[in-house]
Amino acid sequence: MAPAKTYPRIYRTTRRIPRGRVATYGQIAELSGLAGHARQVGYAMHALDSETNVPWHRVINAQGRVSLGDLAGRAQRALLENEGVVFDGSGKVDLARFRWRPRSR
DNA sequence: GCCAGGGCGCTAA
DNA sequence: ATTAGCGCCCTGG
Repeated sequence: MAPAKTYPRIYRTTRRIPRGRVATYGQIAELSGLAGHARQVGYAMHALDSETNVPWHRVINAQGRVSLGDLAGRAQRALLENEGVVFDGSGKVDLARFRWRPRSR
């Protein structure tokens, strides 16, 4: 069957995330018209290559935590901190403050 | 903080 | 065709 058109939508939505802001997988899914299928978003991120223009590091899970392991996790964290996003002692982001809010501004 | 279970779409074997 | 696994999310103990 024809390939899914899911990834392009996800990438498009992800690119809209402003610098210094983060979004959750579920949020991206919803904005991409894939409400409830957050898993696809995570999978799409993994499918990206190094030349991508998609800010995958701005996408984190619903707990405000980076879903990756140690290595990639701290790399992502470093990228976000470089943009002004703050992590607490547990390596979590305060979503109430840094979560991207589209259309509500 | 941890683990278990169900649900959704896609990929690899 | 089927199975299993995933950068998930939610609920519950």
